[in-house]
Amino acid sequence: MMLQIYFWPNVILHLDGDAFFSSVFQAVNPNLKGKPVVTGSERGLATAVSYEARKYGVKRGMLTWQIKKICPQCVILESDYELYSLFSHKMFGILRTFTPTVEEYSVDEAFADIKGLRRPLSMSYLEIAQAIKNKVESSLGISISVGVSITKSLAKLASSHQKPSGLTVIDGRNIEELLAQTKIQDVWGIGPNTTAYLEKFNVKTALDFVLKSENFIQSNLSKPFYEIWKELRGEKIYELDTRGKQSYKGITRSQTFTPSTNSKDLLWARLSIHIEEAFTQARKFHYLVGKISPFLKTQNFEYHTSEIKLKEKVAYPYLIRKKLREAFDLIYKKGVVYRSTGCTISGFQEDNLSQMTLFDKDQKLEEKIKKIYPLFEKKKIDFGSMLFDKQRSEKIKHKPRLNLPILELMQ
DNA sequence: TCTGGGGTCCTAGGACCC
DNA sequence: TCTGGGGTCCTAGGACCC
Repeated sequence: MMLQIYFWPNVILHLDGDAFFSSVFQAVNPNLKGKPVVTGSERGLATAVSYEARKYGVKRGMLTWQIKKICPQCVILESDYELYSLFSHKMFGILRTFTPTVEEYSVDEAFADIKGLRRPLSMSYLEIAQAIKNKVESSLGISISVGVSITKSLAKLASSHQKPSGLTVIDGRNIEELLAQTKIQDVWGIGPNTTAYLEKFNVKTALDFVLKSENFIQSNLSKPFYEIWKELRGEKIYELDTRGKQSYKGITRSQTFTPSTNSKDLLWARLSIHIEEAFTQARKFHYLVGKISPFLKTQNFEYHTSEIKLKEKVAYPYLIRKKLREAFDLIYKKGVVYRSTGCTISGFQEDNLSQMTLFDKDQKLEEKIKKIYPLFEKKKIDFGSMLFDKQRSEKIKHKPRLNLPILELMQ
C-alpha cells in the first residue's frame, strides 16, 4: 500500500502542552490541582480551559459570565505571560537535553528531530518519546501530549490524537487508521473554508484527502494545501526552523473598543498609541520602518486602511506625523462606528549604517528623542494619549474626551 | 463561539515595461 | 493607433495558525 512506511526517513517529534496556561497555574499552585481552572479574566474570555473545566462544557473563547453560569466553582485567573514563558523555557530546555534540533513553534508547542537517537540511547523512538514526556511531566508538574512521525504534519496529528497526556507514534502500521479517524478540519492548516470546500468533493477525513489524486489537488487547491497533502502522505516538505524568532515581516498593534465608537479624537488618540507601540517594538530589533498601514475596523468587520510608503525609512513616528494624520483623515468617515483601530508597520531595514546618517542629519532632534523616548518606554511619563491606557487598566469604560495624542506633542 | 490580538504565507489582478 | 506576448513589481485580500 502506498502509505506504508518501511523505514524512518526522518523522525519528527511534536510536543504540545495540555491546556498549557491553566496547567501552569495548577503546577505552581497545588490547591488548583483537580479543579476547573480558566485563564484570561482580564479580557473577559477564556484563553485556556483546564480539562476539569471542559467537563462542564467550558470552551476556549467563552465569556466569563457564561462560564460562571455553567460552572460556578470554576477558578478564573488573570493571564501571566511571564510565568508561561518560564515554563516554556524549561520545557524546551528539557527537550534540548535529548536533541539540539528543536523548533520552538509557540509558547506551548515544539518540534524536534530525533532521528538517529535510537542507538546512542539504546531505546526505540517510542521509548525516547516516552522518556521526554516523563521528564517534562515530572520536572514541571504539567501534562503534555507527544506525537512522533516522519513529517511535521503527521507528528502534529499524532500529538493531538490522544489528549491529554497522550503519546502516539504514527508509522507504517497505523498511518491509514489514524488518517481515517482524523476529521479533515482537524488537519493542521485546513480551516473552515477549505473544509467546506472539500466537503463538496466528499472529503470528510484526512484519509479521504490523502487518497485524492495529485491532479485533483493541484487543479482545485492552492500551494499550501498541496504541501499539506504531501506531508500527510509522508513526504517531508516543512523543515524544522531552529533559529527562533529573529525577524519580523510586519508588526501590528491594535485594540477593540468596548463599546464601539465614532469619536474621531478617541480613534486618533488610540491609533497614535498603537503606532508608538509598533515602532517601539521595531526599535528593539533595530529596524527602520518603510511602510505604515493604519487601519480602522468597522462594526461589520470591514477594514479601512491606507498605506504610507516612505522613501526614507524612519525609526520614530513623529518624523512623519503629518503623513500619519493625513492617512487617518483619509480613512476616517464621519458617522461610521468603529469597533477597533490599529496599525501594521512593515518594510523593515536593519538600522546600522543609516543610524549615522540620521544622526548627522538632525543631531539635535535625535538627541531630544533619545532623551524622551527611554522615559516614555519605561512609562515614567504619560503623554496625552496614554490616558486611555490608564482608563483601560482601571477597567473604566472610555468616555470620548479630548486628549492630545502623543504625535501632536512630539512636534 | 456574533468573533481578542499578533503573526505568516499565498494568489489574483493591476500597473508598468519592452 | 484598440492592439500581441511576456516579464516584473506591487497591493489587497483571503486563509490559516496559536
